Formats: sequence, C-alpha cells, structure tokens
Amino acid sequence: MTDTLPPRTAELPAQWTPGEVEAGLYERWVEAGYFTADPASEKPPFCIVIPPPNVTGSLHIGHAFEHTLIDVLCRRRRMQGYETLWLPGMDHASIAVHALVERALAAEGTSRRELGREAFIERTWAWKEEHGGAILAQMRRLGDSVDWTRERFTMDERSNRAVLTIFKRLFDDGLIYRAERMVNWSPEMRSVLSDVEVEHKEVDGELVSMRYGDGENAIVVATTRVETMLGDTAVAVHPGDERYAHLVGTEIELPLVGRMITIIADEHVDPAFGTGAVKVTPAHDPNDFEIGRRHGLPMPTIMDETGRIANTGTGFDGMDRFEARVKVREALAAQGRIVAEKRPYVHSVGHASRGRFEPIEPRLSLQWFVKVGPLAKAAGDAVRSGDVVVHPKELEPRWFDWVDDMHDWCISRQLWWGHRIPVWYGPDGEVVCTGPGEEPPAGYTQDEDVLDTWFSSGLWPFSTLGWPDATPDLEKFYPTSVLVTGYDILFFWVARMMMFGLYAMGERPFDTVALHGMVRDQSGKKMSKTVGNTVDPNVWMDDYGTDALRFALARVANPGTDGPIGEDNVASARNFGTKLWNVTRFALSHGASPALPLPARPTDADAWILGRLREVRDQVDALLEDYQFAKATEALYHFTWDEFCAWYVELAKPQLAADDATADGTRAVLGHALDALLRLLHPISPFITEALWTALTGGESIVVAEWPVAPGTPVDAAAAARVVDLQRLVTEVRRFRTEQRVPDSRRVAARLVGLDEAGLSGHRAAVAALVRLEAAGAGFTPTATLDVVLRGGPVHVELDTSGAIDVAAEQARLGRDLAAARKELDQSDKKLGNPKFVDKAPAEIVDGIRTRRAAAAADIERITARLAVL
RNA sequence: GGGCGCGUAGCUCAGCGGGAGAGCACUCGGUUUACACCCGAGCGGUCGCAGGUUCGACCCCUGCCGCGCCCACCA
Repeated sequence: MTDTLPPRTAELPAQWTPGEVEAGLYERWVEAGYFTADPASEKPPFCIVIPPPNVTGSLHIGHAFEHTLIDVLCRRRRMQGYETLWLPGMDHASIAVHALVERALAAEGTSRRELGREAFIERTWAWKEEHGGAILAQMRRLGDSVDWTRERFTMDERSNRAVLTIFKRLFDDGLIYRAERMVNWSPEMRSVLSDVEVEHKEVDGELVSMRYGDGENAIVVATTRVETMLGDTAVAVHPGDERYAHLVGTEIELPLVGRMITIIADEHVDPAFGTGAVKVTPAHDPNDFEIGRRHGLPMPTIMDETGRIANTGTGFDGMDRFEARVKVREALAAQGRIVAEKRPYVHSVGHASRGRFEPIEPRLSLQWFVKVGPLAKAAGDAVRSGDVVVHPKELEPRWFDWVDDMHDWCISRQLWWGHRIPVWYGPDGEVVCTGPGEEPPAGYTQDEDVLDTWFSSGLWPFSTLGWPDATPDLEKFYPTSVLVTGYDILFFWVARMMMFGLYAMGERPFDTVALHGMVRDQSGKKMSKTVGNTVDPNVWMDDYGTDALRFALARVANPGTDGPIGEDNVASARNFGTKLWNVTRFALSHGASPALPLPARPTDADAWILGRLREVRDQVDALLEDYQFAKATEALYHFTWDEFCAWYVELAKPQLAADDATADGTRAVLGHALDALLRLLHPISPFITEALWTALTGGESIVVAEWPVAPGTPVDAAAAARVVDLQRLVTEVRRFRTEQRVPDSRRVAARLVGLDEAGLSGHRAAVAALVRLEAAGAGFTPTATLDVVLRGGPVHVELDTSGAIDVAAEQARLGRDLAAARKELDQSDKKLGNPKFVDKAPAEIVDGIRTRRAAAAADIERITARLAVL
C-alpha cells in the first residue's frame, strides 16, 4: 500500500538537535509575513500590548516567562483565525536606566554632572542601542510572534506626540498641578520617586530618646533619625494627655540649634507610644508635614538634594545624613540629653526599588502631580462593572485597595533624559503648557524636569496604535484583548494604563488583565542578584533549546502564582521534545499521514485514542481560554507520553503488521492524532512542532495551520473501556513477570483463558506483543497461573516460565494484593452497613460501592485459593 | 493593623465533597526493529493540629500553630 501514500516532504534527522531545528526558522516566519497584522483584515482582532522591559542588559528569566505566555495566547488565536498583533516595546527613560548609565560612568571615573546634559543623553542613547538591540534579538530567539513592522520605543516621535497631547489635556482639565509636597527623594539619583517606586523594608536601626528643655519644662522625645532634630519646629503631644497639658502652648529651646520651638497638641500623637511626645520635623517626615500644616508651623529644609545637612547654621552643615545621625547623637550625649538608646531597633524604611536600593529621604519639594481622584475612580469602576476582568479573581481586592485609595501621582523627575515636561515659564512668572506642534512665547524657558517613565508607558495601549491620530490600527485593535503581566506590576503600569485609557480613549484599554506570578528558583526561593540564584534563560536555550525552555516555563505557569523552575524542569521538557521527535519519526517511518482517510471500522485502540484526543483537545482548549497554562501543558505532556506513546503506539505496532485495511487505518489514525497533537503543542513549543508538522503533513507552516476543533463523531465509550481492561491485563502480567524475574527479553509461552468472555477477543495479539508472550504450543505445561479481574470479566493466564516459580515472591505479591482487597472489602462493608449511607447517598454511588465490594470479595477468594495452592 | 494566599510522598507542586496524584529523586530489572534525553516494575503519605457540618471530609465551616506575599503615616 506504500505506493498510495503521499510523498513525505522532509526526512527527519534521527536526532533532535534544537539548534538546527531553530536555525533560520524564525526569520522565515517573519519573512512569510505570518506575524504582520493587517488592520484592514476581516478577521476578528486579538491584540496584546507587551510590558516594556527596562533596557537593563538582557531578557531575564522573568521576561522569558511572560513572553512565553503571551506568545502562547497569540499563536493559538492566530491559528483560530484571529488577526493577531502583539507589540514589542522598550522603556528607555526609567530611573533604572539612568542608574545603570550613572553606574557605568562612575566606573569610568566620571559622572552625569561632569559629563553635562547633552553628553549624558548621547551616552544613554548608546546604551539603548546596545542593550535594547540585545533584548530584541532575544525576543526573536524566544520565538515571540511579534509584528516587527510596528516595533515601538517609548522615546520615539509618535510616543512624544502622544505624551504632549495627553499632558495638555490633563493640564487644561485641571488634573495636573504643581505643588510643594512631601515627596520620596533619592539622594543618589537626586530625583523624586513615586510612591510605588519606594519599597519599604525592615532594617535594624536605632531608637534614641532625648530630652528637650530643662527642669520642669523638660520633655522627652524619641526618634530613629536623630539628625532630623535640626529641623524640628515643635514637639507634639496628644490633646487629652494630662501629663503634658500644662506644657501645651509653651516654648522650649531646641538643643544644639538654639531655636525656640512650641509644644503643641495634635490628635495624631499616640499617648501610649513611648513618652507620648513626638518631635515634629515638617520638612522631612510625612506625618510631621501634616502636623505642621495643621498648626502653621515653619518648615525649614535642613538637607540638600544629595542628602547632606544644610542651612542649619550649625557645625553639622555639609555632613552626610548618616554621618550627621551619629554626630548629632554624640553632641546631644555630650550635653547629657540622651535618655535612652535602643539598638538594634527594627523599623520600616523606604528604599529606592529601581535604583541602588538606597534609603529614600522624605523631603519637601516643588513637583508636578496628577490629580488622580476621578481617573482612579474610573479605573476601579471599570473592574467593578465587569468591563475589565482581573484574572485570577483573588487579586481583585488588591486592585480595589490600591485604586480606591490612591495618592496623587508625582510625575516629575529630576533626570536628564526622558520626556521633558511641556510647561514653560515666562519672565514674569507666567506658566504655559504647550501641546504638540505648539511653540511657547519667545523668552519663555521650559521646565527642567522630565516625566515619570510610567507616564508614557501608561499610554502604550493606544499610543503604540497611532493615537492621537485616528489610525486603522487604533480602529481595529483598541481596546486590546488581554494584558498579560506580573502581579508585581499591577500598580505601576496596569493602573496607569487603565486611568489613561479610560480618560483619553473613553474606553477600557483591555478586556482582561491576566496576572501571572514570579519565576522562582527550584527550591521556591525568590530570585535575586544579591542571593545569586538568578538564571540566564540564554544558557538554557543554548543547552536545551528554546522549545524546552518555553515548555518548562509554561508548565509552571499557574495564574497569579509563583512557579519554581530549575534546570531539571528544562531538561525534562527537552526530554519531552525528544519523545515527540522520536514518536513522529516512528509514525513517518510507518507511513502515517493525516491525508489518509480515517478507517470506517476503527479498532478499539484507534477509537480509544481518537476519543482521548478529543477529550484532551477540549480540556486544553478550555484551560488556555482560562489562562491555565500549567494545566494545559501538563495535560498535553501526559497525553502525549503516557497515552499516545506508551499505549497507542505500542498497540499500533501489531496493527501495522496486520491486514492491509487495519494497517492503513492505523497509519491514518497515527497521522491524524499526531497532526492534531502537534498543532495543540505549537503555541507552547513552536520550533519543534513546525519541523515535525511540516514533515508529517507537507503543509506550508504550522504557524498558520488551524487550531484543532472538536470532531463531530462521538466518543466510543465501549471501545475505551476495553482498552482500559487491556491496559489492566497487560500491567498485571508485566508485574507478575517482573516479580518472577523473567527477563523482559524472553518470550514466554502462555494461554489466556476468558479473554473472549471479557470482550477482549480481538486483543490477543496485542496482549502477546505488549507482554512478550507466545502461543502455547503442543505439550504446553503451565508452571504459573495468574488471575486478573477486568470490568469485562475475569481472565485466567497460564504461563510456562520454564522452571519453578519463585514461591516467596509470588506469596509476597499475593499478600499485598490480599491486604488491599481486604481493606477494600472492609471499607465497603462499613459503608454498606450504614443504613444512613444506603438511604441518603446517590444511587450510583451506592451501586459503585456494591460493585467494588463484590470485586473485593471475589479477589479475596481467588487470592486465598491461590495462596493455598502455593 | 488590614488584605490575599499557602501548609498533601525525600524535594517542587497538582487535586478541593464519594476509590490519595504528577514531575524529579530513590530501589529492582532491561542491547523488545521511535526513543537509554529510553522501556518495564516497585518503594514511599494518620493530606499542619483540634473541633464542627455531612450518610460520607484532603476537599466545606470555626479555632489554633507555622509560613509567604501585598498594602498601611507607628515617632
């Protein structure tokens, strides 16, 4: 029959070499235009905006993880007939980039100040070219099905126009304002940071209690930041605190400085904490600032932008804040004013999360803010109304928690590179905001600060599509379909996009927010550079291939949950790829093809595997629709390995050796099943499936193949049940052989009694092949027997093991079986003996227990008899 | 202090009302014509603890113990 088969289009090498399979494939896909999205297409749109990775060196494992998930979604949708678009982008203006460039400069013995603005910007662009290019190359290597014709950067011209447009609108609507506020200051970056860029960490500090004033007016206050006492303008006590009632309104002298400060009463003070009295430094502590505002206190700033003490008129001026902390304490001690010191004192301190993790300094400063109230409310309502779905749902409270109580967003940064704030100041204090294309009046000077990088990133879902122009892309792809990102970025980025999307477009930026967890190391620990447990995905791609890396990552991706991954996972995924490769080689070498018609009268094995394939397809389909990557991947792994390879292929071997009709049917089933399986696996492991699928089908590319749909034929439950019985029988005989130490290679003469009655008449050859039995010839004398109870009935197996059997091993085996059967009988009896159970439990459950009881009883009888013979 | 979640086989994790599962690790056997990156068989768990609901609980409820993450202005 071989001559009627379609020609094979490719010879598969005997060995799967990921590097060779991947070589040039991605470029071919791009060239074929598979990834290019056409806004004029009639197909339904599916659009994903991708988080802009910082240009911080390389695409780390977290990016590889996220990109894999996004690409799985995109590739599946493309196969389903959607016009898909996923936009790549880069973020070049963040604090992190500045910090890195700054660090590189420091290594060269220079600094941003020495270099000057122009040279610094040039230097940063060079950084972008180098590292941005590297990251994009890695995205290609990962197989990201990106539309490269729309490659986007946050700093390109279109992005600039979008930023100017929205800034102007917000400004004109009164949603952007400039004010002197308490901000998070990074002395290292010499810039303000937004609240979310500050990470609070417990540190071992000190709590110093010191005495202000003398004699009857003395009052003791405690602080973890002694140096700030230089900027104190009051001491506060609780209004109801009788201990201090007589002091409220009086003045005492501030030690070291000599200034007179007032004792005030404020509700904020907790009378139960410490002495119940608090020093107030309005310009260097958020709470103190509020107290200062309530009481109209002076607010002297006593630190410069680099964190050095300044303008106190004391000898501490010029000292670094940490040095001053020690020196001020010593000076106070010399005056006998230190009452108590607690060290270490564990308390929470804010650190710059995107820079060098320096402690941030609360500082009073003039900055630009977005009035977030109406924007944040809309962002919350969008999720409340179900307009935008947060997945998994458990993370919704976090969203509301944040959005419903959001502080105004500080958007100005004292960096040199980024989108410049489009506000100009006139000679007489005029303030003008310019929109795109607008020129400021002559003689005006522009604000020096640049915008927070999340300001432009927040426009991503529509700026990348051409906004503010009404482009076809925008028309077709907005709102985007799903945002895939880590839960850690919810507040940074997702919140900004929601606010801006709803404000600028009047419509949600995406239908679904699918949140994934973080990749952890193989023992479940958080990856961190300082711990040194980070992994480079490139190394794993080198060693195991991209398909293996993607498969391993998808396999641990449970929604909103962190997944541990180690080299073992990737090796296991590589092994899976090898398995897939080899089984396809087997199929091809036996003439399997999906072009062959499925048999009109399939064998039990054929019907079973096609039925299982259909169930697995439905399952995988539903799981991916629900962003359950790990479960979908796991289902495919087990179906492929434990069912298709381990059972179907083994059953197919005797079928291929049978009559022509059976053999051809088997070739068709092998071909159809493998074809569908490869297509189901393609979104997860694109390269290997492409190589195997084109070899199997001769098709153009699996990238544009159809996602498998459920066939109309019903699942043959009876055939499936017979296969399950067959598996049981085979496993039992194998177990017996192993325990009797019959070498796997030796064929054993055997007689199977009851096979026909059990409904397995057609499977005699299959059983013989799978357990290496041969037909009992003349003079057959069984030396061992074995009973296996199947759903279809009992089967008695007689074997000639050519020698005495190992009675001890057989007794041990039967003993274990007997114990299991007795336990089963006991449990069943207990249940059935309970009238309430029989009464209240559903009939099918009770019937099930009855059947199990009967089976157990029969087992006990059989095993006991067998043991007696032994 | 508030929110979310987790404690299941040596390790990492699925399962979440009716017969305890997977991967890796481990033990034993294997040159069967796709595959040793493999095949076959096996060992291994009072499902954190204590109550409750139920005919029935790893699964639902309550409390406790241990752990993680996020948020919050504790000097």
